[in-house]
Amino acid sequence: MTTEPRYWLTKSEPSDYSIDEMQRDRVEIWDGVRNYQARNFLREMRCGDLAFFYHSNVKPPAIVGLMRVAEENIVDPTQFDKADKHYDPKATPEKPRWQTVRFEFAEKFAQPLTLDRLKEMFAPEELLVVKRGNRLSVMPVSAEAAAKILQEVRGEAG
DNA sequence: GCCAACGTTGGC
DNA sequence: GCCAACGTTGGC
Repeated sequence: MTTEPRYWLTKSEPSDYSIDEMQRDRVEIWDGVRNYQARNFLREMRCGDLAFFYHSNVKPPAIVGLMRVAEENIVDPTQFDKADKHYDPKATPEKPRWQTVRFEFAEKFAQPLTLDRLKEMFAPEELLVVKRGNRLSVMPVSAEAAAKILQEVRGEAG
C-alpha cells in the first residue's frame, strides 16, 4: 500500500539559503532547525513528500519553488558541531535531539507567488503561512491548498 | 528600524 | 509549575 505524498512549506531567508542555491546544489540536508514544532513536522516527512520553498525576510516574501523529500528522518549533523551556529550542547550522538530530511530540488517557479497574493487566495486557517505573527519555519500544507497554489503558479491551462 | 507574536529560560 | 524577562522571527 502506498500513501499519497503530503505537502509542506519550509521557510528560508535567501541570504542564508535561496532557491537558486537549492537548484545549484540539487540535494541538500535541511539542517539548523531548532524549534520543536518545526522538528516534529520534519520527523513526519516521508520520501516523495513535496515542500514549497518560501523566501522569508525579503521583499516581497514569496513561495518560489518546490522540493521533494529524498531521504527521511536524518539526524541533523550540525547539532554536534561546536563550530556551527546551531550547535546544541545537550545533544549527543547517542541521544540526538534534532532530526531533519534531505531535500532534492524539484522546481523553481517562473513567477514567485507572493505573500500578498497568498493572502488573497487563502484564509489563515487554509494556509498557515498567511497567518499574522506566524513564526513557524516548517508547516504542513493541505492537499487542497497545494493544488490551488500549483494551479496558480502554472496557469489555468496547466 | 519597529514591533507583534511567541518560544525559551530561569528564578522562585 | 508559574510567569516575567528575554531573545528571535519576520512582516511591515
